[in-house]
Amino acid sequence: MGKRPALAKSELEVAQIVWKLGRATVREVFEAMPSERDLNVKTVQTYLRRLEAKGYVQTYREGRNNVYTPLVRASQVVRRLVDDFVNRIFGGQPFPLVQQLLEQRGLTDEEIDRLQCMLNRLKKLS
Amino acid sequence: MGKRPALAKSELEVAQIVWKLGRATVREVFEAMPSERDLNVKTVQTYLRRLEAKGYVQTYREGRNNVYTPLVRASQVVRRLVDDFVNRIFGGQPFPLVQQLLEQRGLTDEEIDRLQCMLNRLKKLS
DNA sequence: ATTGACGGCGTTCATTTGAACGATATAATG
DNA sequence: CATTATATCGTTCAAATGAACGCCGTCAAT
Repeated sequence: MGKRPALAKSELEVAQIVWKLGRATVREVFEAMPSERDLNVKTVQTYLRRLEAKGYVQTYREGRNNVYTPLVRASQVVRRLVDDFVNRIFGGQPFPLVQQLLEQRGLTDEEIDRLQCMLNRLKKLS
Repeated sequence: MGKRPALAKSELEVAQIVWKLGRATVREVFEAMPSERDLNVKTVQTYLRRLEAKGYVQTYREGRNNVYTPLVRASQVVRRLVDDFVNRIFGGQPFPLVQQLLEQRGLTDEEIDRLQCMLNRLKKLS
C-alpha cells in the first residue's frame, strides 16, 4: 500500500465527488460536478479511469454501466496532501500555516471557540 | 501583474532558495539545495530560466555570471498557494485544515500559547 | 597562445496532465 | 425487428513538467 501514484488536480476533483457520492456512474459524477467547471462527460470518464489505474477507486459492472466506488478513504488522501503541503511550503512547520489561516481567512466565533477548546486540551496533554 | 503562470513544484523549490538567499547565481542556488535532492546544476539553471520566463525572478549580468533576484515576494506567492489549497481540498473552509494541523502535527507549548493569544485577539475584534 | 574549466543558451526528451474524439457494443423505444 | 440513444474502450493530442545535453564563448592558469 502507500505506493499509489499521486493524484493530479483534476483527478482529485473527480475523486472528491466519488467520495461524496459513495458510489457513482460516470454520468452521476459528471452531473455532480460544479457547473462552472465545464468538462465534457468523456473527460470525466477519462479521469475516473485514471483514478482506477492509480488504485484510488474500484469499478464494477452494473448492467451496461460502470459503477465507481472509493478504494481509499478521503481522510487518508487529505492527510497525505496536507503533510506534503506543509513540508513543501512551510518546511514541515505547521505553526506558520495555522497562523496564516487564522489571520487571513475568516473564522466564525463558534469556530474560534472550538479551536480554543482544542488548544486547551492539547496543552493539558503535554 | 497578478497573471503570472503558476509555479511547478520544482520551480517553487528553486524559487524558495532564491528568496532565502536574496540574490544568487545558478551555482549558489545549486549549492544551497538540500543534498538529498540531487539535481544536476544544469537542471537548476533550467528552472531558474523558467522562473524568469514566468516573471518570478529577474536576472542581471555580473561579469560572466547571471545573478537572479526575486521579483515577487515569497509571502505573496505563499498566500496564493494556501488559498488555492484551502479551496481545492477543503472547499474554501479554513477551519477543518486548522483542526487537522492542530491534531496531527506537533506544536510546542509556546506555539500553543501564541495561537491562544491570536484567537483571543480575533474574538475581541468581532 | 593553448588548454581547460565553467557559464549561458538553445534544445531535447520522456512523462504527466488536461481534455476530448470515434468506433463499437448494448440497451431502450417505436 | 429497426432505430436511436448512450456507455465504454482505446486512442489521440497538446501543453506542462521534470530532468538534462551539447555547443559555444570567455576567463583564468600554464
